[in-house]
Amino acid sequence: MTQVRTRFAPSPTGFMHLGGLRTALYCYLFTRKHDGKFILRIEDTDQERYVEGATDVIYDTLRGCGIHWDEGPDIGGPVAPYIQSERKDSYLPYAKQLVDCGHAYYCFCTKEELQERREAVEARGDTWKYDKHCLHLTPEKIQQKLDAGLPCVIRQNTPTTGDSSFDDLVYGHIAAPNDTLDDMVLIKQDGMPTYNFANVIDDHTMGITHVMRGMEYLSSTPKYNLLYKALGFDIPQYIHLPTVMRDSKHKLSKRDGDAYYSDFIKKGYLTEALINYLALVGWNPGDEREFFTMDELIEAFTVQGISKSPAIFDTNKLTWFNAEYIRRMEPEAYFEMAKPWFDQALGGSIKDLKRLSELMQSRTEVFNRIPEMIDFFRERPAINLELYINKKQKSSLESASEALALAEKLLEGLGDWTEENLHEALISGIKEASMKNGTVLWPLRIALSGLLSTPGGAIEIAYLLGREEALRRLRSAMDQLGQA
RNA sequence: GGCCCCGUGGUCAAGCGGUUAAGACACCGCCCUUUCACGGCGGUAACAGGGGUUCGAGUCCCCUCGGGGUCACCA
Repeated sequence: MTQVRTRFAPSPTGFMHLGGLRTALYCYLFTRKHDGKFILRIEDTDQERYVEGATDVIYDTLRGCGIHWDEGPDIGGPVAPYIQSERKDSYLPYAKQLVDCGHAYYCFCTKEELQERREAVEARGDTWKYDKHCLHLTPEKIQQKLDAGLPCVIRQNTPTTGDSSFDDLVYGHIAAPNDTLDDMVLIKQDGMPTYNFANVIDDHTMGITHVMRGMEYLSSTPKYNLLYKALGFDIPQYIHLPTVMRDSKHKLSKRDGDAYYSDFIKKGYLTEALINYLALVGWNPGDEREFFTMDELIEAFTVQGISKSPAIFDTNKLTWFNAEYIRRMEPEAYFEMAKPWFDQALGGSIKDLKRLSELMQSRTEVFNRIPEMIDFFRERPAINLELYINKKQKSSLESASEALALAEKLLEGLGDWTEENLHEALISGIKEASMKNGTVLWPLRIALSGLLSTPGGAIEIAYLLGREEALRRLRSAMDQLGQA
Protein backbone atom coordinates (compact mmCIF):
# COMPACT_ATOMS: atom_id res chain seq x y z
CA MET A 1 0.00 0.00 0.00
CA THR A 2 1.23 3.46 -0.84
CA GLN A 3 2.06 5.96 1.84
CA VAL A 4 -0.75 8.00 3.29
CA ARG A 5 -0.59 11.67 2.38
CA THR A 6 -3.12 14.12 3.76
CA ARG A 7 -3.45 17.82 3.78
CA PHE A 8 -4.94 20.60 5.82
CA ALA A 9 -5.80 23.46 3.51
CA PRO A 10 -7.04 26.53 5.36
CA SER A 11 -7.72 29.93 3.91
CA PRO A 12 -5.75 32.70 5.53
CA THR A 13 -8.53 34.65 7.15
CA GLY A 14 -6.64 35.74 10.23
CA PHE A 15 -8.41 33.41 12.63
CA MET A 16 -8.42 29.72 13.32
CA HIS A 17 -11.96 28.46 13.49
CA LEU A 18 -12.48 25.61 15.93
CA GLY A 19 -14.15 23.55 13.23
CA GLY A 20 -11.07 24.00 11.08
CA LEU A 21 -8.81 23.22 13.97
CA ARG A 22 -10.64 19.99 14.59
CA THR A 23 -10.28 19.07 10.93
CA ALA A 24 -6.56 19.74 11.18
CA LEU A 25 -6.38 17.67 14.33
CA TYR A 26 -8.19 14.64 12.90
CA CYS A 27 -6.16 14.90 9.75
CA TYR A 28 -2.95 14.98 11.77
CA LEU A 29 -3.98 12.11 14.01
CA PHE A 30 -5.00 9.97 11.08
CA THR A 31 -1.77 10.66 9.26
CA ARG A 32 0.50 9.98 12.22
CA LYS A 33 -1.41 6.84 13.00
CA HIS A 34 -0.67 5.59 9.51
CA ASP A 35 2.90 6.88 9.36
CA GLY A 36 1.97 9.20 6.55
CA LYS A 37 2.85 12.72 5.55
CA PHE A 38 0.76 15.63 6.72
CA ILE A 39 0.83 18.61 4.41
CA LEU A 40 -0.10 22.21 5.06
CA ARG A 41 -1.39 24.07 2.05
CA ILE A 42 -2.56 27.66 2.10
CA GLU A 43 -5.59 28.30 -0.05
CA ASP A 44 -5.51 31.91 -1.04
CA THR A 45 -7.02 31.95 -4.49
CA ASP A 46 -9.40 34.64 -3.39
CA GLN A 47 -7.12 37.62 -3.50
CA GLU A 48 -9.77 39.95 -2.16
CA ARG A 49 -9.84 38.15 1.11
CA TYR A 50 -6.12 38.35 1.70
CA VAL A 51 -5.30 39.33 5.29
CA GLU A 52 -1.87 40.46 6.38
CA GLY A 53 -0.20 38.09 8.81
CA ALA A 54 -2.95 35.54 8.47
CA THR A 55 -0.66 32.68 7.57
CA ASP A 56 1.31 33.28 10.75
CA VAL A 57 -1.88 32.80 12.73
CA ILE A 58 -2.26 29.43 11.07
CA TYR A 59 1.36 28.44 11.74
CA ASP A 60 1.31 29.61 15.35
CA THR A 61 -2.01 28.03 16.22
CA LEU A 62 -1.13 24.66 14.72
CA ARG A 63 2.30 24.60 16.34
CA GLY A 64 0.88 25.74 19.65
CA CYS A 65 -1.53 22.85 19.51
CA GLY A 66 1.18 20.33 18.77
CA ILE A 67 0.06 19.74 15.20
CA HIS A 68 3.16 19.53 13.05
CA TRP A 69 3.24 19.35 9.29
CA ASP A 70 5.79 17.49 7.22
CA GLU A 71 5.53 19.70 4.18
CA GLY A 72 4.32 23.25 3.94
CA PRO A 73 5.01 26.78 2.76
CA ASP A 74 7.57 27.53 5.46
CA ILE A 75 9.48 24.27 5.35
CA GLY A 76 9.05 23.31 1.73
CA GLY A 77 8.81 19.78 0.42
CA PRO A 78 8.85 17.70 -2.73
CA VAL A 79 5.71 19.18 -4.27
CA ALA A 80 6.30 22.86 -3.52
CA PRO A 81 5.00 25.49 -3.66
CA TYR A 82 2.44 25.03 -0.90
CA ILE A 83 0.69 28.31 -1.35
CA GLN A 84 -2.07 28.15 -3.89
CA SER A 85 -1.51 31.60 -5.38
CA GLU A 86 2.02 30.50 -6.24
CA ARG A 87 0.66 27.57 -8.19
CA LYS A 88 -1.75 29.62 -10.21
CA ASP A 89 -0.15 28.82 -13.56
CA SER A 90 -0.60 25.12 -13.09
CA TYR A 91 -4.38 25.03 -13.31
CA LEU A 92 -5.20 26.43 -16.72
CA PRO A 93 -3.46 23.68 -18.72
CA TYR A 94 -5.58 21.07 -16.97
CA ALA A 95 -8.70 23.07 -17.67
CA LYS A 96 -7.75 23.27 -21.34
CA GLN A 97 -7.10 19.58 -21.40
CA LEU A 98 -10.64 19.08 -20.13
CA VAL A 99 -11.98 21.40 -22.81
CA ASP A 100 -10.13 19.41 -25.46
CA CYS A 101 -11.64 16.16 -24.38
CA GLY A 102 -15.12 17.55 -23.97
CA HIS A 103 -15.36 17.49 -20.19
CA ALA A 104 -15.33 21.26 -19.97
CA TYR A 105 -16.17 24.18 -22.18
CA TYR A 106 -15.84 27.91 -22.52
CA CYS A 107 -18.76 29.91 -21.26
CA PHE A 108 -19.37 33.50 -22.26
CA CYS A 109 -22.57 34.06 -20.36
CA THR A 110 -22.48 37.22 -18.32
CA LYS A 111 -23.68 37.34 -14.77
CA GLU A 112 -26.65 39.39 -15.91
CA GLU A 113 -27.68 36.84 -18.52
CA LEU A 114 -27.31 34.07 -16.03
CA GLN A 115 -29.42 35.83 -13.49
CA GLU A 116 -32.12 36.57 -16.04
CA ARG A 117 -32.43 33.00 -17.15
CA ARG A 118 -32.26 31.79 -13.63
CA GLU A 119 -35.12 33.97 -12.54
CA ALA A 120 -37.19 32.85 -15.48
CA VAL A 121 -36.69 29.22 -14.54
CA GLU A 122 -37.44 29.83 -10.90
CA ALA A 123 -40.53 31.82 -11.79
CA ARG A 124 -41.86 28.64 -13.32
CA GLY A 125 -41.17 26.90 -10.07
CA ASP A 126 -38.33 24.85 -11.48
CA THR A 127 -34.87 24.40 -10.02
CA TRP A 128 -32.12 26.28 -11.76
CA LYS A 129 -29.09 24.55 -13.05
CA TYR A 130 -26.75 26.01 -15.63
CA ASP A 131 -28.44 25.31 -18.94
CA LYS A 132 -25.31 24.40 -20.89
CA HIS A 133 -26.07 27.33 -23.15
CA CYS A 134 -22.45 27.81 -24.20
CA LEU A 135 -21.81 24.12 -24.64
CA HIS A 136 -23.66 24.33 -27.91
CA LEU A 137 -21.55 27.08 -29.40
CA THR A 138 -19.78 26.01 -32.58
CA PRO A 139 -15.98 25.86 -32.50
CA GLU A 140 -15.87 28.78 -34.93
CA LYS A 141 -18.10 30.88 -32.78
CA ILE A 142 -16.02 30.11 -29.70
CA GLN A 143 -12.81 31.00 -31.47
CA GLN A 144 -14.39 34.19 -32.66
CA LYS A 145 -15.36 35.25 -29.17
CA LEU A 146 -12.01 34.21 -27.78
CA ASP A 147 -10.21 36.23 -30.46
CA ALA A 148 -12.41 39.18 -29.71
CA GLY A 149 -11.17 38.96 -26.15
CA LEU A 150 -14.62 38.45 -24.68
CA PRO A 151 -14.55 37.64 -20.98
CA CYS A 152 -15.19 33.99 -20.32
CA VAL A 153 -14.98 31.23 -17.80
CA ILE A 154 -14.39 27.53 -18.21
CA ARG A 155 -17.13 25.26 -16.98
CA GLN A 156 -17.19 21.61 -16.17
CA ASN A 157 -19.39 19.61 -18.52
CA THR A 158 -21.20 17.21 -16.23
CA PRO A 159 -23.00 14.31 -17.89
CA THR A 160 -26.79 14.38 -17.82
CA THR A 161 -27.08 10.67 -17.46
CA GLY A 162 -25.32 8.08 -15.39
CA ASP A 163 -24.33 8.14 -11.79
CA SER A 164 -21.44 9.44 -9.71
CA SER A 165 -22.23 7.88 -6.40
CA PHE A 166 -19.21 7.12 -4.24
CA ASP A 167 -18.24 5.78 -0.86
CA ASP A 168 -17.11 7.99 1.97
CA LEU A 169 -15.13 6.44 4.80
CA VAL A 170 -17.40 8.06 7.38
CA TYR A 171 -20.74 8.48 5.65
CA GLY A 172 -20.68 5.36 3.58
CA HIS A 173 -22.44 5.29 0.25
CA ILE A 174 -23.39 8.71 -1.08
CA ALA A 175 -25.97 8.77 -3.84
CA ALA A 176 -25.36 11.15 -6.71
CA PRO A 177 -27.26 10.80 -9.99
CA ASN A 178 -25.45 12.84 -12.62
CA ASP A 179 -28.53 14.71 -13.73
CA THR A 180 -28.55 16.51 -10.38
CA LEU A 181 -25.06 17.88 -10.87
CA ASP A 182 -24.44 21.42 -12.00
CA ASP A 183 -21.79 22.62 -14.45
CA MET A 184 -19.57 24.40 -12.02
CA VAL A 185 -17.04 27.02 -12.99
CA LEU A 186 -13.48 25.75 -13.06
CA ILE A 187 -11.58 28.81 -14.20
CA LYS A 188 -12.84 32.25 -13.29
CA GLN A 189 -12.91 35.22 -15.57
CA ASP A 190 -9.66 36.49 -14.06
CA GLY A 191 -7.95 33.27 -15.05
CA MET A 192 -7.73 32.01 -11.49
CA PRO A 193 -9.11 28.60 -10.66
CA THR A 194 -12.12 28.29 -8.40
CA TYR A 195 -11.57 26.68 -5.07
CA ASN A 196 -13.18 23.52 -6.31
CA PHE A 197 -10.93 23.12 -9.28
CA ALA A 198 -7.73 24.16 -7.56
CA ASN A 199 -8.46 21.62 -4.89
CA VAL A 200 -8.77 18.76 -7.30
CA ILE A 201 -5.60 19.67 -9.15
CA ASP A 202 -3.59 20.35 -6.02
CA ASP A 203 -4.73 17.26 -4.22
CA HIS A 204 -3.71 15.20 -7.19
CA THR A 205 -0.40 16.91 -7.94
CA MET A 206 0.50 16.76 -4.27
CA GLY A 207 -0.27 13.07 -4.14
CA ILE A 208 -2.98 13.35 -1.51
CA THR A 209 -4.37 9.89 -0.76
CA HIS A 210 -6.99 10.80 1.84
CA VAL A 211 -9.08 13.92 1.69
CA MET A 212 -10.40 14.98 5.09
CA ARG A 213 -12.71 17.95 5.30
CA GLY A 214 -16.03 19.20 6.60
CA MET A 215 -19.17 17.52 5.35
CA GLU A 216 -20.29 20.67 3.59
CA TYR A 217 -18.24 19.35 0.69
CA LEU A 218 -20.04 16.05 0.60
CA SER A 219 -22.47 17.11 -2.08
CA SER A 220 -19.88 18.57 -4.41
CA THR A 221 -17.59 15.59 -4.16
CA PRO A 222 -19.27 13.71 -7.05
CA LYS A 223 -18.35 16.58 -9.34
CA TYR A 224 -14.75 16.39 -8.18
CA ASN A 225 -14.74 12.71 -8.94
CA LEU A 226 -15.93 13.36 -12.46
CA LEU A 227 -12.98 15.69 -12.85
CA TYR A 228 -10.54 13.15 -11.48
CA LYS A 229 -11.82 10.58 -13.92
CA ALA A 230 -11.78 12.90 -16.91
CA LEU A 231 -8.19 13.82 -16.14
CA GLY A 232 -7.18 10.23 -15.56
CA PHE A 233 -6.30 10.84 -11.90
CA ASP A 234 -6.75 8.36 -9.11
CA ILE A 235 -9.65 9.30 -6.87
CA PRO A 236 -8.56 9.76 -3.25
CA GLN A 237 -10.30 8.28 -0.23
CA TYR A 238 -12.77 10.64 1.34
CA ILE A 239 -13.25 11.25 5.02
CA HIS A 240 -15.93 13.85 5.54
CA LEU A 241 -16.37 15.18 9.04
CA PRO A 242 -19.60 16.09 10.86
CA THR A 243 -20.19 19.75 11.48
CA VAL A 244 -19.27 21.35 14.79
CA MET A 245 -22.37 23.16 15.98
CA ARG A 246 -23.05 25.99 18.40
CA ASP A 247 -26.55 24.66 19.05
CA SER A 248 -28.90 22.33 17.27
CA LYS A 249 -29.65 24.89 14.59
CA HIS A 250 -26.44 26.81 14.07
CA LYS A 251 -22.88 26.10 13.19
CA LEU A 252 -20.21 27.39 15.48
CA SER A 253 -19.89 30.87 14.11
CA LYS A 254 -17.89 33.98 14.67
CA ARG A 255 -20.94 35.72 16.03
CA ASP A 256 -20.71 34.90 19.69
CA GLY A 257 -17.00 35.25 20.12
CA ASP A 258 -16.68 31.55 20.72
CA ALA A 259 -15.73 30.17 17.37
CA TYR A 260 -12.03 30.87 17.27
CA TYR A 261 -9.15 29.21 18.99
CA SER A 262 -7.81 32.57 20.11
CA ASP A 263 -11.10 33.45 21.83
CA PHE A 264 -10.65 30.56 24.19
CA ILE A 265 -6.98 31.10 24.83
CA LYS A 266 -7.66 34.71 25.73
CA LYS A 267 -10.27 33.64 28.24
CA GLY A 268 -7.80 31.37 29.95
CA TYR A 269 -8.46 27.96 28.51
CA LEU A 270 -5.48 25.63 28.26
CA THR A 271 -4.49 24.49 24.80
CA GLU A 272 -4.19 20.90 25.98
CA ALA A 273 -7.70 20.94 27.42
CA LEU A 274 -9.11 22.48 24.27
CA ILE A 275 -7.43 19.94 22.01
CA ASN A 276 -8.46 17.09 24.28
CA TYR A 277 -12.07 18.21 24.23
CA LEU A 278 -12.10 19.06 20.55
CA ALA A 279 -10.90 15.57 19.73
CA LEU A 280 -14.01 14.23 21.43
CA VAL A 281 -16.44 16.43 19.54
CA GLY A 282 -17.46 14.07 16.77
CA TRP A 283 -15.14 11.24 17.63
CA ASN A 284 -14.78 8.73 20.43
CA PRO A 285 -12.15 6.13 21.18
CA GLY A 286 -14.64 3.31 21.69
CA ASP A 287 -13.75 2.92 25.33
CA GLU A 288 -14.19 4.90 28.54
CA ARG A 289 -11.11 7.06 28.24
CA GLU A 290 -11.54 10.79 28.21
CA PHE A 291 -8.11 12.20 28.88
CA PHE A 292 -5.58 12.05 26.12
CA THR A 293 -2.18 13.40 25.33
CA MET A 294 -1.48 13.98 21.66
CA ASP A 295 0.41 10.69 21.47
CA GLU A 296 -2.46 8.85 23.05
CA LEU A 297 -4.86 10.42 20.58
CA ILE A 298 -2.69 9.25 17.73
CA GLU A 299 -2.68 5.78 19.14
CA ALA A 300 -6.42 5.72 19.73
CA PHE A 301 -7.65 7.45 16.60
CA THR A 302 -9.72 5.55 14.07
CA VAL A 303 -12.09 6.74 11.36
CA GLN A 304 -14.61 4.20 12.64
CA GLY A 305 -14.83 6.33 15.76
CA ILE A 306 -15.94 9.39 13.83
CA SER A 307 -19.66 10.00 14.10
CA LYS A 308 -21.95 11.10 11.32
CA SER A 309 -24.24 13.43 13.14
CA PRO A 310 -23.35 17.02 13.86
CA ALA A 311 -22.01 17.63 17.35
CA ILE A 312 -22.73 20.60 19.53
CA PHE A 313 -19.65 22.21 21.00
CA ASP A 314 -20.38 22.18 24.72
CA THR A 315 -18.50 24.96 26.47
CA ASN A 316 -19.63 23.47 29.73
CA LYS A 317 -17.78 20.26 29.14
CA LEU A 318 -14.78 22.12 27.80
CA THR A 319 -14.72 24.09 31.04
CA TRP A 320 -14.76 20.87 33.01
CA PHE A 321 -11.83 19.56 31.00
CA ASN A 322 -10.05 22.82 31.57
CA ALA A 323 -10.61 22.64 35.33
CA GLU A 324 -9.31 19.08 35.34
CA TYR A 325 -6.19 20.08 33.46
CA ILE A 326 -5.65 22.98 35.80
CA ARG A 327 -5.83 20.71 38.85
CA ARG A 328 -3.26 18.46 37.30
CA MET A 329 -0.80 21.27 36.68
CA GLU A 330 2.36 21.58 38.71
CA PRO A 331 1.70 24.22 41.37
CA GLU A 332 4.51 26.38 39.99
CA ALA A 333 3.08 26.21 36.49
CA TYR A 334 -0.33 27.15 37.77
CA PHE A 335 1.13 30.05 39.69
CA GLU A 336 2.91 31.38 36.63
CA MET A 337 -0.27 31.32 34.59
CA ALA A 338 -2.46 32.70 37.34
CA LYS A 339 -0.13 35.50 38.41
CA PRO A 340 -1.22 38.05 35.80
CA TRP A 341 -4.84 37.46 36.78
CA PHE A 342 -3.97 37.78 40.47
CA ASP A 343 -2.17 41.04 39.83
CA GLN A 344 -5.01 42.38 37.78
CA ALA A 345 -7.51 41.80 40.56
CA LEU A 346 -5.40 42.52 43.62
CA GLY A 347 -3.14 45.36 42.64
CA GLY A 348 -0.64 44.24 45.26
CA SER A 349 -3.14 44.21 48.11
CA ILE A 350 -2.01 40.86 49.44
CA LYS A 351 1.51 39.60 49.87
CA ASP A 352 1.52 35.83 49.92
CA LEU A 353 0.49 35.07 46.35
CA LYS A 354 1.95 31.59 46.57
CA ARG A 355 -0.47 30.67 49.30
CA LEU A 356 -3.31 32.27 47.39
CA SER A 357 -2.22 30.24 44.39
CA GLU A 358 -2.44 27.00 46.38
CA LEU A 359 -5.91 27.88 47.50
CA MET A 360 -7.05 28.86 44.04
CA GLN A 361 -5.74 25.99 41.96
CA SER A 362 -8.52 23.53 42.75
CA ARG A 363 -11.08 26.29 42.41
CA THR A 364 -10.07 27.62 39.03
CA GLU A 365 -12.10 26.48 36.05
CA VAL A 366 -11.03 29.14 33.60
CA PHE A 367 -8.37 31.73 34.34
CA ASN A 368 -10.50 34.69 33.45
CA ARG A 369 -12.82 33.85 36.33
CA ILE A 370 -10.08 34.41 38.87
CA PRO A 371 -10.52 38.17 39.33
CA GLU A 372 -14.14 38.01 40.36
CA MET A 373 -13.27 35.34 42.90
CA ILE A 374 -10.58 37.33 44.65
CA ASP A 375 -11.25 41.00 44.19
CA PHE A 376 -12.77 41.15 47.67
CA PHE A 377 -9.19 41.04 48.94
CA ARG A 378 -8.60 44.48 47.52
CA GLU A 379 -11.83 45.87 48.82
CA ARG A 380 -14.46 44.16 50.90
CA PRO A 381 -17.96 44.53 49.53
CA ALA A 382 -20.60 45.93 51.90
CA ILE A 383 -21.80 43.15 54.18
CA ASN A 384 -25.35 42.03 53.84
CA LEU A 385 -26.31 41.13 57.42
CA GLU A 386 -28.35 38.19 56.21
CA LEU A 387 -25.09 36.45 55.47
CA TYR A 388 -24.39 36.03 59.17
CA ILE A 389 -27.44 33.93 59.58
CA ASN A 390 -26.64 30.29 58.97
CA LYS A 391 -28.63 27.60 60.64
CA LYS A 392 -26.23 24.78 60.12
CA GLN A 393 -23.35 26.71 61.67
CA LYS A 394 -25.68 27.89 64.45
CA SER A 395 -24.91 31.43 63.50
CA SER A 396 -27.33 34.30 64.03
CA LEU A 397 -26.98 38.05 64.31
CA GLU A 398 -26.67 37.74 68.08
CA SER A 399 -24.17 34.91 68.06
CA ALA A 400 -22.23 36.69 65.34
CA SER A 401 -21.69 39.73 67.56
CA GLU A 402 -20.44 37.49 70.29
CA ALA A 403 -18.32 35.50 67.86
CA LEU A 404 -16.67 38.52 66.34
CA ALA A 405 -15.90 39.92 69.76
CA LEU A 406 -14.27 36.64 70.68
CA ALA A 407 -12.35 36.58 67.44
CA GLU A 408 -11.08 40.07 68.01
CA LYS A 409 -9.95 39.19 71.46
CA LEU A 410 -8.14 36.11 70.23
CA LEU A 411 -6.48 37.82 67.31
CA GLU A 412 -5.49 41.26 68.43
CA GLY A 413 -2.69 40.04 70.59
CA LEU A 414 -1.55 37.28 68.30
CA GLY A 415 2.18 36.88 67.80
CA ASP A 416 3.33 36.10 64.29
CA TRP A 417 0.44 36.38 61.86
CA THR A 418 0.83 32.90 60.42
CA GLU A 419 -1.83 30.49 59.42
CA GLU A 420 -0.64 28.06 62.09
CA ASN A 421 -0.89 30.64 64.82
CA LEU A 422 -4.24 31.84 63.63
CA HIS A 423 -5.52 28.31 63.56
CA GLU A 424 -4.19 27.49 67.01
CA ALA A 425 -5.46 30.69 68.60
CA LEU A 426 -8.92 30.48 67.10
CA ILE A 427 -9.58 26.78 67.50
CA SER A 428 -8.39 26.57 71.07
CA GLY A 429 -10.03 29.87 71.99
CA ILE A 430 -13.32 28.68 70.58
CA LYS A 431 -13.02 25.47 72.55
CA GLU A 432 -12.38 27.36 75.76
CA ALA A 433 -15.41 29.51 75.11
CA SER A 434 -17.42 26.33 74.62
CA MET A 435 -18.57 27.41 71.21
CA LYS A 436 -18.83 25.56 67.95
CA ASN A 437 -16.15 26.18 65.34
CA GLY A 438 -18.69 27.11 62.71
CA THR A 439 -20.46 29.52 64.98
CA VAL A 440 -17.34 31.65 65.19
CA LEU A 441 -15.57 30.90 61.95
CA TRP A 442 -18.60 31.42 59.76
CA PRO A 443 -19.30 34.98 60.85
CA LEU A 444 -15.60 35.75 60.91
CA ARG A 445 -15.28 34.77 57.26
CA ILE A 446 -18.31 36.88 56.42
CA ALA A 447 -16.85 39.80 58.31
CA LEU A 448 -13.56 39.52 56.46
CA SER A 449 -14.91 38.94 52.99
CA GLY A 450 -18.51 40.07 52.81
CA LEU A 451 -19.12 37.03 50.64
CA LEU A 452 -21.13 33.86 50.90
CA SER A 453 -18.35 31.83 49.39
CA THR A 454 -14.65 32.48 49.20
CA PRO A 455 -11.54 30.61 48.10
CA GLY A 456 -10.63 29.40 51.57
CA GLY A 457 -12.08 29.64 55.04
CA ALA A 458 -11.86 32.31 57.71
CA ILE A 459 -8.37 31.35 58.77
CA GLU A 460 -6.90 31.41 55.27
CA ILE A 461 -8.63 34.66 54.43
CA ALA A 462 -7.47 36.30 57.65
CA TYR A 463 -3.92 35.16 56.99
CA LEU A 464 -3.88 36.44 53.42
CA LEU A 465 -5.37 39.78 54.39
CA GLY A 466 -2.63 40.37 56.92
CA ARG A 467 -2.99 41.49 60.54
CA GLU A 468 -3.79 45.11 59.97
CA GLU A 469 -6.38 44.71 57.25
CA ALA A 470 -7.98 41.67 58.86
CA LEU A 471 -8.41 43.44 62.16
CA ARG A 472 -9.64 46.57 60.44
CA ARG A 473 -12.31 44.59 58.58
CA LEU A 474 -13.23 42.69 61.70
CA ARG A 475 -13.78 45.87 63.70
CA SER A 476 -15.73 47.61 61.01
CA ALA A 477 -17.96 44.56 60.75
CA MET A 478 -18.46 44.65 64.53
CA ASP A 479 -19.44 48.29 64.34
CA GLN A 480 -21.95 47.53 61.66
CA LEU A 481 -23.40 44.69 63.69
CA GLY A 482 -23.51 46.83 66.80
CA GLN A 483 -25.56 49.42 65.02
CA ALA A 484 -27.97 46.93 63.60
C1' G B 1 -37.99 24.30 -3.45
C1' G B 2 -34.42 20.21 -5.92
C1' C B 3 -30.50 17.07 -4.38
C1' C B 4 -27.36 15.02 -0.29
C1' C B 5 -26.62 13.76 4.83
C1' C B 6 -28.14 13.08 9.87
C1' G B 7 -31.85 11.68 14.16
C1' U B 8 -30.16 7.23 21.65
C1' G B 9 -31.29 11.58 28.19
C1' G B 10 -30.40 19.08 28.21
C1' U B 11 -25.09 18.09 25.81
C1' C B 12 -21.11 14.55 24.08
C1' A B 13 -21.87 9.56 23.40
C1' A B 14 -21.52 3.39 23.85
C1' G B 15 -24.59 0.09 21.33
C1' C B 16 -23.56 -2.70 15.17
C1' G B 17 -30.80 -8.47 15.97
C1' G B 18 -31.52 -10.94 22.10
C1' U B 19 -28.23 -5.56 27.38
C1' U B 20 -31.75 -4.25 33.82
C1' A B 21 -30.06 0.76 27.01
C1' A B 22 -23.08 1.94 29.30
C1' G B 23 -20.03 6.15 30.55
C1' A B 24 -18.88 11.55 30.81
C1' C B 25 -20.59 16.84 31.36
C1' A B 26 -24.60 19.55 33.44
C1' C B 27 -28.43 19.25 37.22
C1' C B 28 -30.32 17.42 42.18
C1' G B 29 -29.45 14.95 47.01
C1' C B 30 -26.18 12.95 50.84
C1' C B 31 -21.18 12.55 53.09
C1' C B 32 -16.52 15.14 54.21
C1' U B 33 -15.95 20.25 56.05
C1' U B 34 -15.05 26.94 59.35
C1' U B 35 -17.99 28.80 53.41
C1' C B 36 -16.92 27.47 48.43
C1' A B 37 -14.17 24.20 45.55
C1' C B 38 -11.85 19.38 45.49
C1' G B 39 -12.98 14.30 46.81
C1' G B 40 -16.58 10.13 47.94
C1' C B 41 -21.59 8.05 47.41
C1' G B 42 -26.38 8.16 45.21
C1' G B 43 -30.44 10.13 42.03
C1' U B 44 -33.61 12.41 37.88
C1' A B 45 -33.33 11.90 32.62
C1' A B 46 -33.07 8.90 26.11
C1' C B 47 -33.87 4.99 21.47
C1' A B 48 -38.47 11.46 17.04
C1' G B 49 -43.37 9.11 15.23
C1' G B 50 -45.82 5.35 12.29
C1' G B 51 -45.70 1.06 9.42
C1' G B 52 -43.25 -3.37 7.98
C1' U B 53 -39.19 -7.77 8.07
C1' U B 54 -38.09 -11.21 12.19
C1' C B 55 -39.39 -15.98 17.22
C1' G B 56 -37.17 -11.26 18.72
C1' A B 57 -35.52 -4.30 16.47
C1' G B 58 -32.36 1.42 19.29
C1' U B 59 -29.96 -1.89 15.83
C1' C B 60 -32.59 -4.04 8.92
C1' C B 61 -36.45 -1.76 5.14
C1' C B 62 -40.27 2.05 3.92
C1' C B 63 -43.02 6.50 5.03
C1' U B 64 -43.76 10.90 8.00
C1' C B 65 -41.69 14.52 10.98
C1' G B 66 -37.48 17.22 12.72
C1' G B 67 -32.48 19.15 11.93
C1' G B 68 -28.22 20.22 9.01
C1' G B 69 -25.63 20.81 4.31
C1' U B 70 -25.59 22.28 -0.77
C1' C B 71 -27.46 24.53 -5.07
C1' A B 72 -21.57 31.48 -6.30
C1' C B 73 -16.83 33.62 -11.47
C1' C B 74 -16.40 32.37 -1.76
C1' A B 75 -13.44 28.99 0.14
